[in-house]
Amino acid sequence: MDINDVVVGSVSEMMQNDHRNLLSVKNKKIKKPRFAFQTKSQVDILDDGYRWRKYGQKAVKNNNYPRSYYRCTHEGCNVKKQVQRLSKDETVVVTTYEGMHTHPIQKPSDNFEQILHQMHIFPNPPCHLIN
DNA sequence: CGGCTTTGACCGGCGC
DNA sequence: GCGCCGGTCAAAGCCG
Repeated sequence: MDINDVVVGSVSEMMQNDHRNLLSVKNKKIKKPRFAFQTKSQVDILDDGYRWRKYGQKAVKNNNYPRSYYRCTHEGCNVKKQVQRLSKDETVVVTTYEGMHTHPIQKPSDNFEQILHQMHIFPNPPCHLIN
């Protein structure tokens, strides 16, 4: 993994597409936990320690690059993520996580968790980012 | 040989 | 009601 820099970017663009996430719990603002961040990396295969299986890829409007849809392959773990590239800056990859992992990381040899701690990103996503 | 990627089809929601 | 659009399915093929 060749991550030069990891930044918490503006996620407003990603958060507009939230309709299916509301789960329509009347008057409640409960949503599926969802968190997006940007990574400056040449490769879009960001291995964060979990095992992902790709289940789809679609083109993004106003963007020349496709978006990839992944699912956690752990049994009973329904965590999804999608990876998208910015058309402006092809070195920036936006990763959006949906749901939380309820199992330990399967893969050894990763320092990504350390990066997450540096960013103050924990399994419990900040609520103000998913509004 | 098994797990995963690929890729077009399919599906449901929404706007016109 | 129809067609577009975004997201998901699944069969086939790839690669270790």
